[in-house]
Parts: sequence; structure tokens; C-alpha cells
Amino acid sequence: MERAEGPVPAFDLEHFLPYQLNQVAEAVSKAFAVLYQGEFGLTRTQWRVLAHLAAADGLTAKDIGALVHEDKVSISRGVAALEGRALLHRVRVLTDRRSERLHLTQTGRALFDQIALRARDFEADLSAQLGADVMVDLQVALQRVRAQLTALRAVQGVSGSPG
Amino acid sequence: MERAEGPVPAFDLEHFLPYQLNQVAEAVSKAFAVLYQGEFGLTRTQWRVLAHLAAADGLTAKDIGALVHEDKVSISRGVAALEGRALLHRVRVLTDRRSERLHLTQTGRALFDQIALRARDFEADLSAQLGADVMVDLQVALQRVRAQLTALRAVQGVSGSPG
DNA sequence: GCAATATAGTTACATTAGAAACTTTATCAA
DNA sequence: TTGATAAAGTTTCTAATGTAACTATATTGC
Repeated sequence: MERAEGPVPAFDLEHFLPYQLNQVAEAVSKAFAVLYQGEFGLTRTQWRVLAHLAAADGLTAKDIGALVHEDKVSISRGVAALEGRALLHRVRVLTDRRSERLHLTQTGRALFDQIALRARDFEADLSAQLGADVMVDLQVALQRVRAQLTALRAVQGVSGSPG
Repeated sequence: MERAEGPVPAFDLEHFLPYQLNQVAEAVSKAFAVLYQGEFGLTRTQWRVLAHLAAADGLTAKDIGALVHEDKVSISRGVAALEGRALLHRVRVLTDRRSERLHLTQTGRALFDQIALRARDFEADLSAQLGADVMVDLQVALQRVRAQLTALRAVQGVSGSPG
């Protein structure tokens, strides 16, 4: 009678939120990665950098890192790779020569536009497969969670002071 | 006038489902990983193997791989690591000596129980931080998506025949 | 039975991502 | 000024993950 049914309901991985989230995220990610990786030879980070620059030209590596919550090393590598393919170029910031603003080249913009078109198709297919209502519900739920996470970061993120 | 505002609404990564999913999944995963990695020295795969065996003793590596949609190499490594720490042991299947059933040891079960307790706390904290309703909505949405994905796999998974 | 093919799991190799250390520039305090 | 600390990016080293090749066992067709 050490582990009777009453007090401690058995832990079930399949119903554990982090696991559920990962399963769905990985399934969707993997399907989408076929696009930017397979067809356009970008890593996930490179794709993200490209997309963020397309939305807001002139961001710095640090800005992008903050947006995608990704390591600065990873961003640095992504930027270097994109620069190597002449998809972006860097401009040193005059007032702070440590950092550099990143700008898409014409080629970079064109590549992004191509992927963006396909991304829209991807989303439409997904919506068709999952059912539009299911997908919308998921997006709404995610949006709310993200808002909460952002709010929490705003509260907690202030800590971490050197003291 | 090549890209007028009307016909093609600008693609926005922040509202793109794969990205949203990943952001939330990674945030939650990272927080939870602190537990099994930091405190118990398990990788994510090892934790998953442990948890699945706890739910269904005697699964084979292949079974687990199918459950978590993870590569067999990764599972193999996870199993080896857990065996090295005497958290599970293997039993060759008599009727098919290529495969082996995996069983948690007492130590393995004890470790799992510890983590499971903490996992429940984690989920409770998360629920408190996000708001119970937000979290439930997310879980419901994810559940529906997973059901859809499973259904799709059942339909499409039949293909891939050698022809 | 036995050659051809498939499958469970492992090993070896290549790629990727993260952590710590380093370089250069900026800031802050004396 | 200049000496100490911080910040932006990069490089280096290490851990983790995936792909391809390999081992051992099963199955299938003849």
C-alpha cells in the first residue's frame, strides 16, 4: 500500500505540458525546416535573423538575440554565414564601434520574400490539415502565454544585478 | 509598385505559428530542463526514456523511439547512459534476440518518482504564473493538435513503402 | 537449407549548439 | 588622464544530435 491510487495520481509524460509543447513544436518545426534548410540552405537561426531583419532593417546582433531569446554566439554565427552569402552587410555604429547595424542586401531581401511566400503556403496547408479552428485556438493560446511570459520577464528580468 | 500593401500582407515572424510554438516550447523546456539536467544530471532524452519506462515497464528502445518520435541512435545512447547509472537493465527478448526489453531498477524508479514530484510542482508553478485558464486552454489546444497529427500520421504513415 | 533483404541496436563521422575565454571598444570613478 | 569594469562580438573548446555505415539476428523466397 505504499503508493495507493488516491493521494498521488501517477505522473504521465504524455499529459505533461513541456512534453506536449515540445512534441507539437518539433513536429511543426521539422516540417517547416524542410523549407528553409532543404530548399534554401539556411539554418534555423539564419532564417530567424533574416526574417527579423526583413521586418526591421538595421537591427544589431544583440537586438536580434534579445528578440529570439537565442545565444549571442549563435546569432554571431548566423550573421557571419548570411554575410558570407552576401545576404546582409554590416555597418559599424559610429557612436559605439563595438556593435554594427545589419542590413539585408537586395539578394537577402529577395531570398526572404521567396521564403515568406512559401511560409504562407505552409501555414495555409497546416491550417487545412489541422482544421482552421484548431489552429486558431492554438495561436490564441500561444499568444496569451507569450504575453504572460513577457510580463514575467519584465518583472523578474530586472534582477540579476551584480550585487 | 512592385510590392503594394494590398495584396501581400507583410510576413511577420512573430505571428508565424512555427515560431510562436518554438518560442513557448523553448521557454518552458529550458525552465524544466533545469530540473532533470541541473539537479539530476539527465539529458532530455534520458528523462524521456525514464518517464516512458515508468509508465510502461518493459518497452523496447524501438517502442520508446516511436513514442517520442526521436531517432533510434539518440534513444540507444540514452538507454546506455541510464544503464551505466544502473537506472535500468535490459532483458533480451527470447523470441527476437535483436531487441531487448527495458526495465527500471529500484534506483531508477526512485529517481523517477523524485523527478515526477518536482515536475508536478513545476506544472503547478507554471499554472500559477500563466494563469490556470491560459494554461488549460493551451493544453486543450495542444491536445487537439496532437490528435490531428496522430490521425494524419496514420493516414500518411502507411506510405514510404519500398516501391 | 541458403542467399537476399529487412530490422534492432551500436559505432563512427560530421554538424550544430552552448559555455567559457578572449578582443575591442565604452563607461565610470578616481 | 588612467585603471577597473562592462558590453558587443568572435573564437575555442566541449557536449549533444543527426546521418551513414556496421553487427547481429530475423524473415522471406527459392
